[in-house]
Amino acid sequence: MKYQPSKVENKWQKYWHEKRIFATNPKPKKKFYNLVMFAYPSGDIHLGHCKNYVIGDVYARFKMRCGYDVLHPFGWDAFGLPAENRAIQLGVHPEKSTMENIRTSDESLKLLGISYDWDREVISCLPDYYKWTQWMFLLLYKRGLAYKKQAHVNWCPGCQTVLANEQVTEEKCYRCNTPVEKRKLDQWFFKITEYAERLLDGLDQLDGWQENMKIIQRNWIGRSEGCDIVFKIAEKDIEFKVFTTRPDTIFGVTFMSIAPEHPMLENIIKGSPYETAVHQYASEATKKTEIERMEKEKDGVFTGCHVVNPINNEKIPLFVADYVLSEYGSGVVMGVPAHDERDFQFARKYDLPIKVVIEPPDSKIDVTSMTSAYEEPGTMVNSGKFTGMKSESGIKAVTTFVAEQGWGGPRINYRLKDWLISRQRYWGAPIPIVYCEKCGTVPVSDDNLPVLLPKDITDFIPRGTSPLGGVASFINTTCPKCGGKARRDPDTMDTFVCSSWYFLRYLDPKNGREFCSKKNADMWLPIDQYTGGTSEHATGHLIYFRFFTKVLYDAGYIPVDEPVINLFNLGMLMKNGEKMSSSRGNLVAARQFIEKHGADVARLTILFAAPPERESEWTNEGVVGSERFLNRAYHLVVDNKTSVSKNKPTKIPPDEERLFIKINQIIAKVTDDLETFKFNTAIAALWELQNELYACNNKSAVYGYGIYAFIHLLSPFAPHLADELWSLIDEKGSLSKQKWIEYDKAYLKDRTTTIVLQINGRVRSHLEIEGEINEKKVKDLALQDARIQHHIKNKEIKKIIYVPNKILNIVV
RNA sequence: GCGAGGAUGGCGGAAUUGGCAGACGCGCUGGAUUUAGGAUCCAGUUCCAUCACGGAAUGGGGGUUCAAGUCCCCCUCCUCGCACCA
Repeated sequence: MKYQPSKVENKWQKYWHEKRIFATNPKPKKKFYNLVMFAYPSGDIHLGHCKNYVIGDVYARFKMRCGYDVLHPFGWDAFGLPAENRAIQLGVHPEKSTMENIRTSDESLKLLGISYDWDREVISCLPDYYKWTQWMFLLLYKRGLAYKKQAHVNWCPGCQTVLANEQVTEEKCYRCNTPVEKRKLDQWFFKITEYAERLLDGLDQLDGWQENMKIIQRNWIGRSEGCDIVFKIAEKDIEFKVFTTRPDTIFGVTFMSIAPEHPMLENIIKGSPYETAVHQYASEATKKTEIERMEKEKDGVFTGCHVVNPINNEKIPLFVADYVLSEYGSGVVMGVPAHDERDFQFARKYDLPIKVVIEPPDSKIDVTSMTSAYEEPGTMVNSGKFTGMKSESGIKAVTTFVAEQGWGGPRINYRLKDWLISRQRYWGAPIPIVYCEKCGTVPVSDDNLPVLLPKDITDFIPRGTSPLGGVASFINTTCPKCGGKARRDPDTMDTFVCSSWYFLRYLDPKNGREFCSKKNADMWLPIDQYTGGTSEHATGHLIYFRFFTKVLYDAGYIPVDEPVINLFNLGMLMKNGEKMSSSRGNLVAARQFIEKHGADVARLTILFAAPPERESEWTNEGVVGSERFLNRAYHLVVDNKTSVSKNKPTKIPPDEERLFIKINQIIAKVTDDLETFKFNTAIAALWELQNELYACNNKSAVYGYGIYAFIHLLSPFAPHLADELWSLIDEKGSLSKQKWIEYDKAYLKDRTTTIVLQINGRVRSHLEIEGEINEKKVKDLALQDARIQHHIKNKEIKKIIYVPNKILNIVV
């Protein structure tokens, strides 16, 4: 008879729930915070989602079995574009669809048999939760880390909202792929740049993070060392700073370029005959997308003004040019055509002088014939008193000189931008700010939180300004300071704000007075293991929540300034070569699959397909194998129940030593693989044990112990069947509460060793050795070997290399 | 353009410090069982080779070494991240 999972799985899920097997110990002796990334509720869950949950679950269950008090919670990232777009698509209120989706998904997740402590479930769109999201906003505001400014920001015409820099990939919206535009808007920002250096330095301590992840974050933060230099406009009383990483090229500056969006541009061109031309150029540039600006030829327009280079008092023309980014450095660049490719192209186009001031080590640059800029370091020439210095020391010398003269000085610049958190959308946590005619911008006081998101709204379709702006009962309020008439901020917060602190709410999910008590934070932090997807989070969530952690640490609320010790990055689950997703129509619904094949089959198939960090393909062939494995596992136990021995055999007969060693090796292998997330090879080892036991004719105590060990080892991967088998051998309760099985160190090494006999590095024969043996004896035995003799016949032995207990290589 | 990762049988994938390449699974072949199909069990399965002796093989080319999937140099292709960053 074939194993029927549905009844068994049902039974055990009910048992786990009733006996509260996965309830968190509120007073952990040996805590382990095992976290998987919480999820967007978008319809029911599919197997792609399950990969995260299953992998997190295997690890949680293993840690439980190793004697840890594991905190393994789950929740929903329920606000934001994914949930709202879904609701709009279905034509229902976001709250309705979101809560329904959560209910459905929770049920499906429970069918998967994940060891979550459901009592701690967190849903970010509920007032109990977003009250604290708003509190976080106010904390940042009080600490000077939240501010409003007018800026050119990313605007998604599809989602009808602004987006953070982190939510734009290749100039497209991360949710709907629409090309983003730039708009000048008044928006709230979090000053993450103030933490740029600490976010960067902190990475060095994160030994439990993959190097690749740290590199991505380092690049994103984009630290560069350079020098600020102040330049004056010759015709007007205006000066501005320019950031450069190459102060050694300062004598080669032949023009200057300012970004079309630069706030000072207006003053510079006012009254100049070039005003109209500059205006026209600037407005055209602003209309272009960044891609268009990047791909077109470098061009610009003369502003009519000149700039004085302080180093040599040369007057050089100032252009407006759209290859200059207003958001980076100071929005103005010095044009050094000989040593910067963009400046070179620009200078050639407008016939501007090209001055060589850096010479390559062993050649000379000829200005008239050069076809591209020389950007490498070299030796400074035509550079006044700096002539002859190498670039590296020249950079330092010029910087020092500039500082001494009071023209500027060293400066570290970051590519990271402040985090734009306003969203012109309905489905989010309202920004707890009030605008009063008299008092200006006033924060809502902590005890007036939450600022509730109005529910009785029918028109939540995004139209470019927040739908909340039209809800009179929400928008009109009184000033917390003077009591006069005031208006609320109509925008809601980016959903990444909600997800920047959710891991703290799990620690104390029902606390009405604090987001989390200090006691619980001290007890559980940091997260010991964090598991989730990589690509979409490396430069988003995983930087944001490090930022929040540092802010909360500085404010004294939590004991750590890095949230996560070990980060595990999963590869995506694919189907037919594509990411499993509803938009691609290639998803396998978790519920349907489990109802047909069982949760353990789903779990095993996901785990065995590939190493967890690698992208893996969901295939029917994989399902077949898992089903076969579980069925064989079931029969192995059921058919041999009476042979099972629950204690480690004390006396191992010589002819069973090999099997006993194999059992111990496999326990060691599975234990090791579990610790290092090599779940695919752990399952391979289980197959091996199963095959070994099937091949066994003598149903001895060693054999019986092998079955007992097999049940133990199976439990993190296929917990339902494992618990069933556990009860079938007359054990009580769930295996989850049992201590992990240990191996016998005295039985890890094979009693016989195989020594490979090679001639010129090619395998020719083998030598089976029992016990210790010395080199001479191996050589003697090898030379007696018939096959070896055949190969060395008529040949001269030049050398014999012996690697103890491994290999003997004869060179002829 | 810059940065990171990858390429191993028909397929998914294994291979501490360089030390028997292909664990485990799928598929396939043969056998047993079965009314048949399916399921199950047993055996075989990198390729070439008169299935003997043997030879070739880890994207391609070179190198180091007694010995290279693993180390070094060059090249090709794929995936991902960043991308006018001054």
